[in-house]
Amino acid sequence: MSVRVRFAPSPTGHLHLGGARTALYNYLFARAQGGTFVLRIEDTDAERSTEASVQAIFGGLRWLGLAWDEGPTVGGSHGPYFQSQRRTLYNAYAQRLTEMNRAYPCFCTPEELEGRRGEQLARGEDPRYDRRCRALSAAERAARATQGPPPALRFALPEPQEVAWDDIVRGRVSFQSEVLDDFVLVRSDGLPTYNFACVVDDVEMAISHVIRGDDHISNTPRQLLLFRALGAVPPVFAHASMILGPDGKRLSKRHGATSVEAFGELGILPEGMVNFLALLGWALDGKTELFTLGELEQVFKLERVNPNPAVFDTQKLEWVNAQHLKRLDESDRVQRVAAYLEAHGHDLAGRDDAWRTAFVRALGDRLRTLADAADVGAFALLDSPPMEVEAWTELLAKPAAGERLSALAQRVGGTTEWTLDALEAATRSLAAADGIKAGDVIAPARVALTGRKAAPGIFEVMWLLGRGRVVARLEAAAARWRAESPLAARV
RNA sequence: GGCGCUAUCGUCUAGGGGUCCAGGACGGGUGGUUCUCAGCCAUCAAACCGGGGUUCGAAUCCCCGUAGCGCUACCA
Repeated sequence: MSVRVRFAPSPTGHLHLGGARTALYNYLFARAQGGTFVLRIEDTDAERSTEASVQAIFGGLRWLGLAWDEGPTVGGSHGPYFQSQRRTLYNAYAQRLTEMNRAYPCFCTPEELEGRRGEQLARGEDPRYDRRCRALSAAERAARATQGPPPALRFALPEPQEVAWDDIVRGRVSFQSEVLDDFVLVRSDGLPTYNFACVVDDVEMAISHVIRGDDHISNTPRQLLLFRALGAVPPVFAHASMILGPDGKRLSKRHGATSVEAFGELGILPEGMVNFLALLGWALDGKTELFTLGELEQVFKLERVNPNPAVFDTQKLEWVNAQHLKRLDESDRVQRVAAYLEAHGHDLAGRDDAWRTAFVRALGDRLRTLADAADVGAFALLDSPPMEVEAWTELLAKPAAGERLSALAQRVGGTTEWTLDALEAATRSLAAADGIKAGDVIAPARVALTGRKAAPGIFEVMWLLGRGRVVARLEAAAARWRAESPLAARV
């Protein structure tokens, strides 16, 4: 039997982390098994489904690199892949179930149902549909069908039985069918409900394995009963756990960025996101942490998916991301940093490849995310980077700092060549001439040139800024020091 | 409330009866290294939810409890 899996999101928002991980696990399982990864859009809830969400889901999956083999935009032999376009199919199945007496029309209105539910609750009973429409005779059904609003179609629950399955991640899971009720298959507006459409499509699309979040585990007995009623072999199920926020609650907007595209905006690489998501609930051996998508495709095993809910940890995400950033080829890294900066308000049009490469090299391993480039590289990106108060205060307290900055401006401004070596030689020779450590001239220079106490290597900083800006910033700082420092010689 | 799922360091996890006084990673502490930072190296602290069983022996199996989460819709 060929492996066919599906990722079946409902387009009611962005591709969130939980969905992304579910998609990833489906994709990896399909690739590892040489199977087919199907994308199906579950847009039966016309109220909440939007075209923008559909696009956001496509975008998120593409960004992660999870190409689907069948589905919207790529087609396939089991389409259409939007549930909203499969109405006739659902109708046919509904018809079949009705003829088999496994489904019946229900004329109860939502208000009536609500009222009865309230009464049951008040009596301390579990709210379950009382099946009053199931007892209607054919004549009564025909009569009521001509008057009033159209009925919904309910599933006629079979006699009490155990409904169980062997879940790949959880082992055997079992329910008693009595806890269920005659749930709705087709709403009065003619649209199928989730459980019905899902089963029909999984049958029609020949899905072999259903990999999804464990919020669906209590839907599984309903779906299993439907597969049985249809005489279809159910797929194998694998329920991965939820992703929780730091507070242990199910991840939601309250926890900040939760859509994959938002993480892209934050400067997370798709490679980092994929790696991190894979690790959230799955481990190869408990030791190996870094994987590319391609590597995951080789080693992923559903059996190794962990059933406990995982708490999303931004720190670890950033660490994983940093590792992938480091592993990028230099040209690739330069390209991505530049693209990120250009997309986020920094104009690099005037900088050539040599400068861009030097810039990224200077930033070195200081980046955990692409966004860090804007911060760490602010000294070069901004015309006048902000001066940190603490850094300046310390500089003011440094004896002779003003003089040294001026002297450095002169030396550096006068180098014949603008190279890292020349810059270093000029700086060190000044320190030697003054009989002080190189660090004592570098520290003030760093503050003058970057506005901070911590920055990339000082010679790289100088080179990137260029002679004009270096001299100007050094002299500006020197002048300000003379004006503000109590240590400055007053004339 | 009912039903279900889950339960190892703060976090992600390894571990499927002895080799575990529980291993790895993130984060944190300390020391080293370079002009600072980052990085790198070394090093430290940090966990088997509680209680009963089963067994010669349990983190590993069973039961109960507790906690967290999920579902309980003509949402998905």
